[in-house]
Amino acid sequence: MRASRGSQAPARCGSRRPAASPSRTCATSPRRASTSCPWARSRTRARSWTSGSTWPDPPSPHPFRTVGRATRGAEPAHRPSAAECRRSDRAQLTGTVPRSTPRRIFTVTEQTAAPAPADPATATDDVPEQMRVRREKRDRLIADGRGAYPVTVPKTHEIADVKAQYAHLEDGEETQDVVGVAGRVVFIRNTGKLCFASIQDGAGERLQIMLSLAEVGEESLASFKADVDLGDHLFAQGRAIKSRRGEVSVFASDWAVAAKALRPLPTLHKDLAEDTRVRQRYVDLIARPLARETARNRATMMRSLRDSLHSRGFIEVETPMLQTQPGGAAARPFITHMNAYDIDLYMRIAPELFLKRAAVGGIEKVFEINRNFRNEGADSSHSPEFSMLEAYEAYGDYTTIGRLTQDLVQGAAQDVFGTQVVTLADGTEYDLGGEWANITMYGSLSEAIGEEITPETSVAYLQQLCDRFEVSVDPKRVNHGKLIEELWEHHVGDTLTAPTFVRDFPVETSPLTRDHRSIDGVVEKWDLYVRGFELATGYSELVDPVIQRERFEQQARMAAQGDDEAMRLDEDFLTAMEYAMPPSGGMGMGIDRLLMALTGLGIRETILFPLVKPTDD
RNA sequence: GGGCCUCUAGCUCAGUCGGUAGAGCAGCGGACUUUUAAUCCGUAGGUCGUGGGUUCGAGCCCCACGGGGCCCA
Repeated sequence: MRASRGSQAPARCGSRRPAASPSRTCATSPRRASTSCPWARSRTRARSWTSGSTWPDPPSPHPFRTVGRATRGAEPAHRPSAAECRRSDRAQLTGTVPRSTPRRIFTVTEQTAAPAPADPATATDDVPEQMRVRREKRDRLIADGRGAYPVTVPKTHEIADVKAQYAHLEDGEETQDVVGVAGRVVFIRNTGKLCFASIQDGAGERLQIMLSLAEVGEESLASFKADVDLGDHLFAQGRAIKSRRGEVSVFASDWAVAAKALRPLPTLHKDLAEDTRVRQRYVDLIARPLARETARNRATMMRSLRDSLHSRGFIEVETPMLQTQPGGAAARPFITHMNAYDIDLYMRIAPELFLKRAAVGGIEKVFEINRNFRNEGADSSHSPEFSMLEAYEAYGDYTTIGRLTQDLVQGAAQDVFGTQVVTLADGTEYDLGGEWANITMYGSLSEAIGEEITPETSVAYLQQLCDRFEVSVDPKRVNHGKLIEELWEHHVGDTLTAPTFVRDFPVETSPLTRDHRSIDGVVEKWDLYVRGFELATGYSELVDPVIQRERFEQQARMAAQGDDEAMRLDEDFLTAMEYAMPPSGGMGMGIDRLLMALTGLGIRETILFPLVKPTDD
C-alpha cells in the first residue's frame, strides 16, 4: 500500500518506515532451535562435549550446578575461562548457595591456564595507558588464580530484589541473610580499610557493595583495591545490610571479578557525544539511562502492537526480504547478488505484494512487522533500513483500518507510558488520545490557498500555482497527483501537529489503492500525520486485477520517462490477484517513527544500532 | 545538492591577539573503616580529524578531503 507516493522526503516512505531489531528469535530457546537456525545448531554442537548430547536444564538458578557440570568435561584446549572458574566444593555438592559464609567462595581446582602471555600486538606502548594498566590487572587476576572471566558466579539475587527485600531495614541495621549479586561497577569509593562499590545491572538498577578489612581480610581488600576498576563486572557475596547512611548494601564476605573491562568507562556524569552514542551504543547503554529506557520502551511497544493485533484475530507472517523484483512502494532498492543462481536480488522495499498474496490465499487478517530497505538518503527521520508494520484486513476498508491504526498507536502509548498524553524528549506533552481529526487532501489544500482545487483542476493550472508559491517539482514526475501532493505538503503538511488523518488522494500517487467509491479522480487512501510527520498510511485496497494491471502499466510509462521510483509490473502478483483477493483495508506504519512519535527522539535514538558511515582510518 | 557549526588526553570540554597545550572525571602512587560525582597530598597522560599551504613560528589563518550536527532545497 503505501507505496506510490512519489513525493519528497516524508512521502517517500513515510509511512512505512521504522527501525530495527536484531532478529535472533532462535537465541531465546536453545532447546528448540536446533533444526532451522544454523547459529543455534553450532552452539548446540559446541556445548555437547561437556554435557552429553542433550542440552542441560534450563538456565539453573543455582549456577554452581552449571559449574560442576562444565568442569567435569574434559577441556579440549587451553580455555582460560573454565580454568579460571572458582567454585565452592560445598556448593557443588549441595547445589545450593551456602548459607554460612566460607572464607573463600572460590577455590581454583584447575590451574591449567597459563598466565596470559603478553600479546605483542596489544600490550605494546602505543595503547593508551589505562588500557595497558587494565590488561595488566587482568593478567594478574588470572595469574593469581582469582580469574578475570570465570564461567559463572553464584549469583542468587537480582539487584532490584535485594533493594526491595531489605528496604525496610533501619539505618545501620544488619541481617544474617547471605546474598550473591553481580553487576557492573559504576562507582568506587575507598576510605582506607573500608571500600564502597556500586554495581549496576542492565536495567540501570544499582546496589552498593561494602568491603571491610575486618570482613574480607587484608589480602582480599588489597586485591580489590588494586585490581577492580570502574566498568568491571563484579560479583559479591555477603550479608544484606543497610548502611549507616541508609543505603541497602551487601556487606561482602567474598567477591570476584565476573568480567574484567579492559577499556575505561566514560564519565558517567556527562552524556556521551552524539556520534559516540550511536557508534558505540553498548557504551551509551551503560552510561545513559535514557538509552536503556528507550531500548526497553521499544520492546514494550513492539509487544503492545503484536498483542493488539493478535487480540483482533490478525495472524503474523514473514515474507521475503530477498526479492527478485522489488515492489509495493515507490523507492529505490538495494541490490545484492545470489551466487548459487548467479542472479541479482533486491532487498525488499515493502512487504505489501506478498502480504496481499497471503490474503489471496486466505490469511485474511494478516500482518508483518519487519525490516524494509530503501537506498535513499539518511537523515534525522530516515534510515536506510527501518521497521514497518503492515496489516491487511479482509472485509475492511480504509475507514476500519484507520480505526485499527488509531487503536494500535493509542494502545502502544498506554502500554509503554501508561497514558495517551506522552511527554516528549524536550519536555513538552503531546496528546495522542481521543478521536483524531479527519481532513481531505483537496479540501484542506483548497482552504489553505483560498480557492477550490479539485481532481479536475488542470495540470497546467497546478503548475502555475507551484510557480506562484515557489514549489519545485521534478520535471520527470510532473502530473496532476504529484503537483497536488507537492502543493499540499507545502501549504498544509507542515501545519499539522495534532494527530490527523488526511484522506482521499489523487489517483496517480497510489497505484495500489482503489478508486473512491463516490468521488471521481481520487482514491481511498489516508496518510496519518503525527507531530507533523507521516506516521502511517492506509488504503481501501485495490483488488480488481484488471485495474491493477492498468495501474502498473501507467507506472511503467512513468519509469520510461525517468522516474526511478516508479513501480514495476509484477506478473506473479497480478496472477495472484486474478484468483481474487477479498475486499480489504490495509495499512502500513513506521515502527521507528512510532517510537519517535511517542518519545520525541530522533530516528538514530530509536534504532539501537543504526547504520553509521565508517570512519576513514 | 547549498549554507552554517563542529572534530584537542580514555570521557566531557576549555584554549584569549598566531609564540612550543589546560580543567573536571578516570588513571597511577600515598593517606583515610560509612562513602554517595567522597575528601586530601603527589603524579603521569597529547599525531590538536587527515593532507597541503601561509608564517621566523599554526590547535588558532588559508585550501582540499574525511566524520558528525543544525538549517535550507
